[in-house]
Amino acid sequence: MKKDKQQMIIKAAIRIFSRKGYQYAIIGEIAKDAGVSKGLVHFYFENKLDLLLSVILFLSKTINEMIQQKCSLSKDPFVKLHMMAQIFQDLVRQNENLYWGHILSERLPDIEEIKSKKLKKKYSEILDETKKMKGLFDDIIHQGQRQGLIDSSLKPQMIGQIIRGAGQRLYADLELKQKGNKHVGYTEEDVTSAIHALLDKFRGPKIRS
Amino acid sequence: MKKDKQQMIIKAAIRIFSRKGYQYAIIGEIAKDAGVSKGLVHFYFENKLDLLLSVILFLSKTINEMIQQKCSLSKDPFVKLHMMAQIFQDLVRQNENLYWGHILSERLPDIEEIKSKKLKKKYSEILDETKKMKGLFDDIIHQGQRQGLIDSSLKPQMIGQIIRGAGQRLYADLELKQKGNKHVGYTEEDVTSAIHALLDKFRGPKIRS
Amino acid sequence: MKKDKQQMIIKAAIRIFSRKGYQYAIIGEIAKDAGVSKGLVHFYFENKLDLLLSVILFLSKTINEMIQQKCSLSKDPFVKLHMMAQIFQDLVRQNENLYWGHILSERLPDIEEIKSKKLKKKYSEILDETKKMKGLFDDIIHQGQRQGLIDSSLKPQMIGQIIRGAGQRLYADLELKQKGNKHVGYTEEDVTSAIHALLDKFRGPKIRS
Amino acid sequence: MKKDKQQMIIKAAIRIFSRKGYQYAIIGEIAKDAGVSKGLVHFYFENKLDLLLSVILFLSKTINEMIQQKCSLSKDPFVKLHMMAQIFQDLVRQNENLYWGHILSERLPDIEEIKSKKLKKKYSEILDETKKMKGLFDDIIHQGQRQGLIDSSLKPQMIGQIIRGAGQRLYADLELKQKGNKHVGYTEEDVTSAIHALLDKFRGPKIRS
DNA sequence: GATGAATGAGCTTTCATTCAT
DNA sequence: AATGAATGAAAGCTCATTCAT
Repeated sequence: MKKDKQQMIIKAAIRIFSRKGYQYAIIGEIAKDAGVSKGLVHFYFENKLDLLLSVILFLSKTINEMIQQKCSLSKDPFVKLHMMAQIFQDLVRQNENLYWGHILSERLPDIEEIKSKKLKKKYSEILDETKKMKGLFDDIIHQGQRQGLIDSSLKPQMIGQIIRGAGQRLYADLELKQKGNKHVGYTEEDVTSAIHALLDKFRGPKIRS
Repeated sequence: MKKDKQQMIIKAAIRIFSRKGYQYAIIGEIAKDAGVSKGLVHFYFENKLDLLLSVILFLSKTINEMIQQKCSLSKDPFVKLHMMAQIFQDLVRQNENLYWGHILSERLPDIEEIKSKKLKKKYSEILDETKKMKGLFDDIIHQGQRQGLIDSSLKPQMIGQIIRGAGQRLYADLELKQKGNKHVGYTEEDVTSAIHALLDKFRGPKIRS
Repeated sequence: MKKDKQQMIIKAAIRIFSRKGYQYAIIGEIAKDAGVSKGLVHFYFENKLDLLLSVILFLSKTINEMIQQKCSLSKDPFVKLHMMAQIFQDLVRQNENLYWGHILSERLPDIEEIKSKKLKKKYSEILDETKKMKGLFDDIIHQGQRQGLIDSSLKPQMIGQIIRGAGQRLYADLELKQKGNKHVGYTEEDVTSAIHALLDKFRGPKIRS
Repeated sequence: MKKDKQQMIIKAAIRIFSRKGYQYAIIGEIAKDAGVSKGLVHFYFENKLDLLLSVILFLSKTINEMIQQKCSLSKDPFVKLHMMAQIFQDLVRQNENLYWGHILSERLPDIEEIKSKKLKKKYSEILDETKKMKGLFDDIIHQGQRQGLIDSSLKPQMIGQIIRGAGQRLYADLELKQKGNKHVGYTEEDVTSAIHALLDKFRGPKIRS
């Protein structure tokens, strides 16, 4: 119950940051959205940057946990990759169909510019989670490559970047559509099948029976 | 001669917007970088948003012109796609190795919120250029699909999004590397070959002789 | 036992007020220093000003009591003045070598601006104690002047001000030295002898045998 | 003409800082008092602390310049000391009878806590001026001691502290009186003669003919 | 055209104070 | 009596924008 409001602030921040971007987000609006006072936001978070870092850390951890859980269920790297795509979709749905992916790519200040110890620590935790997430991808891909199931002509991290980059772009524009942009000529189903089709492009020479 | 300083401001804005993002960019810094006064920026541009729109329009037009020029040189859709990839790389090099791609994906306000007629016009010109760019991609892909040279299982615009999304991600992280981020484990050459490899994934059943 | 925590808050407030000044002192820090919660401070004291007034009243009363005790031991006005100088030194030593003199010269709001009856009363008690302290000085000096032992060319209150002002300055800079300021070129012993020398300057024409 | 407003802000800050103390002073009020906007204060001064440091530096320099000018007019150390006392009185009168002495004894943060280079420099300039002021006093006293005109039983800096401390106290309480405090039982003339009497206490064995 | 001093709306942040427990 | 989460007024500060020169 005690951590309740802190979580509510994080959730509200995810909503507002997603919608407007960090810089345009106003603390007062986040507070109102969370149903608490401006002051309480600063009671739980040193400053606006702390709130952003906390949100990013929360999202990164959530994603990594989900990936680890889901991916332990299968040994086929392709099943795993497909599951990961599923996870991102689920998260979008969980967060009121907002694409929170933008938040993860908000520009952060250089770590040297951060004075507070607490924030420095949070910052490096984020870097750890990011590395971990890339590692989870790379491991799956690398393993698949060794088994001959995934195309070995590209470094694992390149394949990971391609998949994540494509996914990010597809979801981001899908959100534009929901906002009323008429020039996005595809649906959520199109995205799903496009991602799955993309994954299949990277199948290696050996085909699982 | 008269338009000289206006162009210098645009160029400076590209640099600063690329480096810090629109929201963090400060007019005074752009002015200093351009070697002019803050006042002059507002003499040429109604406000900060006008400057952003002008930059986006400039970049979009430049890219589209380059695409049209280069792509008329060949009839093979794959040669065209590879040329387009080359164009992006050239533009990055031209702009002091800054990845200006971020600027094109800055969040813009809804067009209804814009009051000024001039800005409204500029805004819709941008939409036109964006549509045009997507169209140039889609046409090439669509044409390739009809010729059986490109995979027909995905809508042209999906393939376009995938390619552009992957490219964006690859370049963006490459820039991080130049800023000193040690966790980016690939080089400019890796990006080039990854993009070309990705393009080849979309080859259709029929192989050009 | 009941008044225990209240006293601990007062003591903590003396420490923090001395170190940082009233305006910079933060209730939370005083509470922490006293080992109680922020809420308890407001349980015992109406507000921050009440705390300051309580501290000032406590210090004034303590000083006046000490002066009255010590000064009844001798009849020689010079012995009394020297004893008073000793009292200030002792109080500095008692309070962890912090010069609490600053607290007594904190700016207070005009009494008309104070609404609370309780605070108004406390305020006037302080004025009483201040008047009393000045009176104790003045009486000693005045008495000495009548006996021809102290220089009569200055009003008693002027002499008192000079002595207190000099003492305050000497102690204040001594504290700066303890904080690391290298430009304070004298020691605690120098202060003691300077004050005693100053007192002797005010000897009158008649010398006690 | 250009530096006009900056000076007006400094003057206004002296007024407000004198009256309320630094912490209670509100930038907006200083701006209004100076007849400019809040923003202009921050245009000329990095932040509130910069404004305080600038005010202190201005006052210190002004005082030192006046001391140097006046004191070159005579060779008698007593004449010099009396002139210095006169300077302080003049300054009080020049500044609308406000005793700005409080400003010089505002608590400043430790220099290590100041990040900005510009402020660090200003800070050390202040320390220089302070040292210089003490030096001007000490030199006069020391010279007088060597000539046998001033009491040699105390270190020069102790005598300086006593004189300055006494003067500060006398003026500070005089200001209280102007504010309506009835318990200050002396006048401006009393202060003048008290200071001059104090100075005479420190005459040495040799009397100038 | 060009400058930069000047403005002020709007934001973040602080912290005394309150109050449910 | 005691706690500390919660509040919100009040302040500092930023920076796009204006305007006299």
